[in-house]
Formats: sequence, structure tokens, C-alpha cells
Amino acid sequence: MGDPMESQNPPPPPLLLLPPPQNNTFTTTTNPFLFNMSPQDHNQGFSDIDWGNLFCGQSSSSLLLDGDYHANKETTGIDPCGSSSDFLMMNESGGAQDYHHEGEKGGKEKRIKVGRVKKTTKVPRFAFQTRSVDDILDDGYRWRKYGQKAVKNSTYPRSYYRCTHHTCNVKKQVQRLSKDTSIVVTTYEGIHNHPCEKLMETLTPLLKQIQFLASL
DNA sequence: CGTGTTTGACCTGCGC
DNA sequence: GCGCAGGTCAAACACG
Repeated sequence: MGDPMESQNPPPPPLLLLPPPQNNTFTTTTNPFLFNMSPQDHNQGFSDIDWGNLFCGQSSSSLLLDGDYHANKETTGIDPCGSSSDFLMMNESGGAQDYHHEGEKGGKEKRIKVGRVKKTTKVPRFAFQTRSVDDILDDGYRWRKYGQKAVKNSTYPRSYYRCTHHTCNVKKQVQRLSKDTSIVVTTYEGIHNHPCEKLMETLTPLLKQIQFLASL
């Protein structure tokens, strides 16, 4: 296999839509892997992130930036993308590229055992950190918690969530850093195959208004 | 009653 | 092969 970071396709446009820097609002930090977010922002949802594109779009993407994955893993002790599977990282120019987990396990095979199916296909993963008092960020989708596990070298447990949409198999893991308790690491696995509920909620009245105005 | 959370048990992969 | 750690299941429970 060649350089996993090598991409033949032109990089897609950046997926983050960041507002102008303001005090105590959603801004990038010196570490682009880390985003600051006020509790209010958190409660109101990530309205400034193009979640629709990120999770409903055809191409999967990541909020990880080149070079930050290993740095973060070393400093935090947490693998932001979990222990297996490949994932995608967004480079500093905004392009998403394949990233293969270090120590590539490779040769994963399908294992079926009463009621349990182990993944074999490459599920896109993307992880990011947010600074917030709340563990659960409102990304517009509905999630059901299916597990919680204490992880080694971490004070806080890792929580496992699945999208509640019946046809959707997207999962996410949420874990608070023990070294900086204000930071929450969220790892998404998979792409939603349905519209974002909150996005639709927001857009529906807007669409109705547009239709009304168009009819004048 | 439907939906979501909690939590102990179980399964699997990996390193030694 | 064994033990450990991470991931998932599913029964019990809580809540509106």
C-alpha cells in the first residue's frame, strides 16, 4: 500500500463554517484539532458547523487535522478515533484524506455470532474535541446510549451511542479528557443515511416562507 | 406504553 | 494459551 495520505482526488471544500472570532464563542485555537465552545453554544447546537454536509453528505470527512492525531493521542492518552478501523482526516487546506490506523490490523474478517455482527467494511470515522461542560453535544440527530465503559488511563468513562433512526447505523463515542476535564472527545463512526432532524425542523418553516413569498 | 438510560455480563482482538 | 482492554448486548429500570 502506498502513502495513505496520498489522495488522487482534489480536496473537497472545508466542512467547517466558523463564525468570526468573538469573545467566548466558537473559534479555533492554536491547536486546530481543538475547538472552543461556550456552554451556550453547546446547548444551542453546533449551528455553525455544516452538520448536514458532514453527516448527511456523500463524502465522509473529519475534523481531525494532519499531524494532530498522533500529537493528541500522545498528550491525551486517548485515541480520538478508537482502536480500530480507518478514518478520515481533514488537512489544513480543508481536504479530506484517508488515514490508516497505525499498526494497521488489516485482514479483518466478518464474524457473525448470534445477534452480533462485526464490522468488516471500512467505516469512516472522524473525531473532534470540544470544550464544554456538557458531555452530549446537540448535533441535531437522536442518539440512544447503548453502553458505557471505563477506559484505561482515563478518569472518565467512555459512552457509546447509536443513532436511533431505524435504518441508520451511525455510532459515536463520547469521552471527557482526564487531563483537561473541560474537553470532550467525540468520535463519529459512519455516515447518516437520513436527513438531520433538527436541520429539517429549522428548514421547514424557512421553506414554507420561501414558498409563500414565491407565490406572491 | 414507548423511549431512553444504566450496568453487569459477554464477546473479540491483541500483546505477551 | 492467557489475560487485558475495548466494544456490545440485553435485562432491568426510569421517565414522560
